Amino acid sequence: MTEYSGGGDPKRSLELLWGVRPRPRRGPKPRLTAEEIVRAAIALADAEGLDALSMRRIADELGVSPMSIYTYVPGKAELIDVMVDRAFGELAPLGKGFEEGTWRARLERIARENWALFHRHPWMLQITTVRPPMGPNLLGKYEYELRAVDGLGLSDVEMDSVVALVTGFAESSARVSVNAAEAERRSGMSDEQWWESVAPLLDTLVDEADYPLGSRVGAAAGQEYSAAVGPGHAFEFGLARILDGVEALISSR
Amino acid sequence: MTEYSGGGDPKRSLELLWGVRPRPRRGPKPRLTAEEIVRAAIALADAEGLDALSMRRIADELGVSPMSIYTYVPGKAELIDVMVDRAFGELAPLGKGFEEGTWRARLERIARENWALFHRHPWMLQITTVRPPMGPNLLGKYEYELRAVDGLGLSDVEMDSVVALVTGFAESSARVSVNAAEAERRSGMSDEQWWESVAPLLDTLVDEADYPLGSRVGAAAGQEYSAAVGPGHAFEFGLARILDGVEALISSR
DNA sequence: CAATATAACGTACGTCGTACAGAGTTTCAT
DNA sequence: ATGAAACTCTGTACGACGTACGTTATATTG
Repeated sequence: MTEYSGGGDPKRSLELLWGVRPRPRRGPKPRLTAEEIVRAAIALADAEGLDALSMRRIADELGVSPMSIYTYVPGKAELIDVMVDRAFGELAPLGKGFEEGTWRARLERIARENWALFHRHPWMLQITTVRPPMGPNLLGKYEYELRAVDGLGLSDVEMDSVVALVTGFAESSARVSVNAAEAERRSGMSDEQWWESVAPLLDTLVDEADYPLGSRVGAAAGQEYSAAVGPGHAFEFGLARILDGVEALISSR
Repeated sequence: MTEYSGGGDPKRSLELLWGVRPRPRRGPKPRLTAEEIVRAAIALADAEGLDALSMRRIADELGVSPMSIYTYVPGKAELIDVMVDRAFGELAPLGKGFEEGTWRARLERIARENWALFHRHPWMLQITTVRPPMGPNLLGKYEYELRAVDGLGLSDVEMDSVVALVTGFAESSARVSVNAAEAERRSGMSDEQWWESVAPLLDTLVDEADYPLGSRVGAAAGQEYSAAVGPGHAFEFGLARILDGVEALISSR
């Protein structure tokens, strides 16, 4: 399942994100709040994944009927918008400022914080944020990250590009790592076990001589990755390369 | 919807991938072949996305009943494995070799070919390939891409890491680009129109002074991206940075 | 011609988001 | 005090999904 943030009614989403719903003056006391629903939804998605996140499950969790949820939230799309903003909010509060350290240390920290966030909330990787939910937390995160590259002689567009490159890389390598863990959970097999179950059959189908480089390099890489380093290696390697590339850009200014 | 390659029975998948099913000697003439089903499925996914890819729709397209598909293919998971391998096959045949050009030109070409592939088959971005379908085409693609970094003094593990970095980057920036186009299709609004619909309401909720950098840089970036460059800019910018970083690695050898 | 293997199909189950209608509860205006 | 209005909550219903299962029709083999 891939969801789209910004998939719902933009007006309703923004009202929800900024909490501007006028307090109802009549009718029965509400049993819930939108915030409770968001918390329950995030907890459920953390624990069981986005596929398990259904309006019925959320309602179950909160002890109400499925349709009651729609009293507080226009629909699933708008709910997801708020979930995304709240979850990204775990990043911005850290950023009181960057008084010390080099730009490189700051960008590295941002990359690691984003990487860790996606591991805490793997469901976020299944949500496309090309039309990001414009909530307080997402705006705060962007502001925080831009401060890491302010005053280095980069143009505004370059500042945005560098931040997008680093956070985008953190996201995409977290995706690999999270998907590996999820594949392990689903299949009940570690990567090693999976490979051992595939290799014998593959051997009968393929002549290694047809793929000389792939056989050699694949074996070496498999050895390395199964040695507990795993997907974290790709993150470290890529981050070092990218920051070297950014360094080349900055010193050309 | 996110699908997992390798989600089905590995043995059945491998048999399908390498086409080793023994020809049936009795019974009615098959009306279809597995290959026809894969072709129809890819065409459907290209045209309408992975969400529209259902066994019922494929059957409709081929003029048979839904359950007939299961005569040729064990299930949807195994079918997707074969779709992925076939689609990646569009890359490898190009690679007769890399007689000329620098390593940088070769890696750049690989990145552009991958980027273009994901635009031809956007549904591939919704399929996780941590347990890749070990078909002839995927093996061929890996072999081809490794040749681009062979003989540069890199270790086997480094060769794998560089190829993974470049192709992973192509995938993740293609994802942004494809998702942007998809969001446009779904909402019937261009990014510009969407922003114009959100901005006025957002202005009433947010004080720009709280986000000085974000406001300034966001405006500059928005200007730049709406100027027809769009998500292609992020790809070009990131690729240049990454190749600069790889250059630093290679010249340190 | 019978036995056997294969193809194709119809039905059924439990899942999803949510439209809609109705019943119960609280507050406000009079 | 009373009726209207506003609001909360619930039950039912629809058409989509993958596919297990059992049945019928068809082709090949002995």
